[in-house]
Amino acid sequence: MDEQEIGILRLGLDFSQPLYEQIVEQMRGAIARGEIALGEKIPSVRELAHGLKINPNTVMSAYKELERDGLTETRRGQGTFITSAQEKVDDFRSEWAEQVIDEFLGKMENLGYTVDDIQLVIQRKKEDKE
Amino acid sequence: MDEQEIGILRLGLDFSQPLYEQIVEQMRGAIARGEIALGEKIPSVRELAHGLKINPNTVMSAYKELERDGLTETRRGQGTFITSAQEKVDDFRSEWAEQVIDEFLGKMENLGYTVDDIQLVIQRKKEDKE
Amino acid sequence: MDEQEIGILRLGLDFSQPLYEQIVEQMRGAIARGEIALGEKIPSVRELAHGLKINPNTVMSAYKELERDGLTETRRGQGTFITSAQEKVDDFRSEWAEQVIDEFLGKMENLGYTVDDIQLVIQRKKEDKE
Amino acid sequence: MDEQEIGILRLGLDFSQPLYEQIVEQMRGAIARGEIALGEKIPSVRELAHGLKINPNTVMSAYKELERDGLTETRRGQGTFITSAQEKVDDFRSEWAEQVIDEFLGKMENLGYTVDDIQLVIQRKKEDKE
DNA sequence: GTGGTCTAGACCACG
DNA sequence: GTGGTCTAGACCACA
Repeated sequence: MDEQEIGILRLGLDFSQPLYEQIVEQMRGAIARGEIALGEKIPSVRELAHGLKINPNTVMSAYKELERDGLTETRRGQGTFITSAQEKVDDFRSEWAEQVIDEFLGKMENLGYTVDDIQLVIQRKKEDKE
Repeated sequence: MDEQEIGILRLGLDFSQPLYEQIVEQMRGAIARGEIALGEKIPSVRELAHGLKINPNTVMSAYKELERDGLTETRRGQGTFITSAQEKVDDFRSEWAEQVIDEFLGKMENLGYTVDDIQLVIQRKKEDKE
Repeated sequence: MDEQEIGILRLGLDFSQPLYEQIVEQMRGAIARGEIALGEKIPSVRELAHGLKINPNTVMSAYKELERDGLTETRRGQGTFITSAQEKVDDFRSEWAEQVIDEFLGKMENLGYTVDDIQLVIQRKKEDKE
Repeated sequence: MDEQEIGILRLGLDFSQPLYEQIVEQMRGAIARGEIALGEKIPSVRELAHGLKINPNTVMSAYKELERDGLTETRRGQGTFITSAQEKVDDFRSEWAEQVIDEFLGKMENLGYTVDDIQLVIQRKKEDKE
């Protein structure tokens, strides 16, 4: 997991998942956590590709998906920017979380865990970390 | 309805996940929840493939993964059986849950949710259901 | 505008617009007009690419967009199929038309045409054809 | 609000269309609707670029297209002027409208709408506005 | 400089 | 066989 700093981002990629998806997820995270300010420019396709040592087309795929998500806006000849609408970011964050949670609960229930079991396990996880 | 069913398995119209994985997950769930008794024989590859109207190769992949998990045993000339060691089932269940939970927590933290946030959201989900 | 027949489709491409967009539009049209039945398989990426003498990646782009639109469903290892939900097709058709109409009315009003003017011109167009 | 305005031109935050085209369309509209008098001088490239806070090259492209349309004339040492031939404006307006209408009808027919359908939808749009 | 489209050709996972 | 990801490298439109 070679980590690279590109602009304000610190990205690391592995090979167990499509590269472009990893970029998308890490960007989504950085935006949702507010590490990139609204309206801010993100690295150009070429810049990021060079920094991560991957093909520009791969970065393009990632950037297009972010735009479809409504998280970025691309301005021809200028670059790619985070949306300036806080609302879009918030909507995306909660929808995305909802989806992740439902998938998780489904898998756990499939294994026979009740919601109470789940709460307990998470609680234990939390205490382990401390 | 295009849904196919055989024994405890039910395949619907979900193509977002590989078919063989869907079979694996349903089997894993049924075993973990004790719906299939230890030592019980499961359908042959050909039987299941025919029953679900899918390619035998697909069933084959699923059965191989279950065997790798240590949940089934193949007895030459007799067929495939659920392991008769309760211990193996329990180990698998907790390891698998651990993995699911870690993946979940990772995704949620990526979106900027703390463990407390997560506990809250799950609690609310639970109350919604009731 | 070399027209090629591929499966049930008759597609023709020019170079004044991105190739993948032309494929998307022609497919959308064929689906909206009901020329391809719901649930039907469309040509494989390679088949269509070969038929149109273009690169498979270009066809892939088009097919991905159709899937994002909810008009197709892709089944790994099997192919790409028109959605079997009539509702999705209808929704897409009316949303798409709405968008086309708004864009049109905007342009015409920009040129100083009133809605009545527009109705008249279209009427005349219609009579010309007959 | 990031909106920039100069004279009759107003540039908003629309990046779905090239900037230079937006300028061209607004100019065309203003001329066709008679909001700019025939023979009138329009701002110099530099003035407009500065007023709209955009790159002079962008304005340049727009002005070139207007001249190709026959709507403006460049007089050496004096600047750019709207054509003083009413005829040219009228010709342009009807040709342009023709083109817009044909494109629109093509798209709608692609979606399976008949001319009558289209008339109806536009009628409904009109009534909605009132 | 920016994003966007396209090709040629490789390799992978799935059924 | 199917779709999907990735690379290398070309060329275009826009600012």
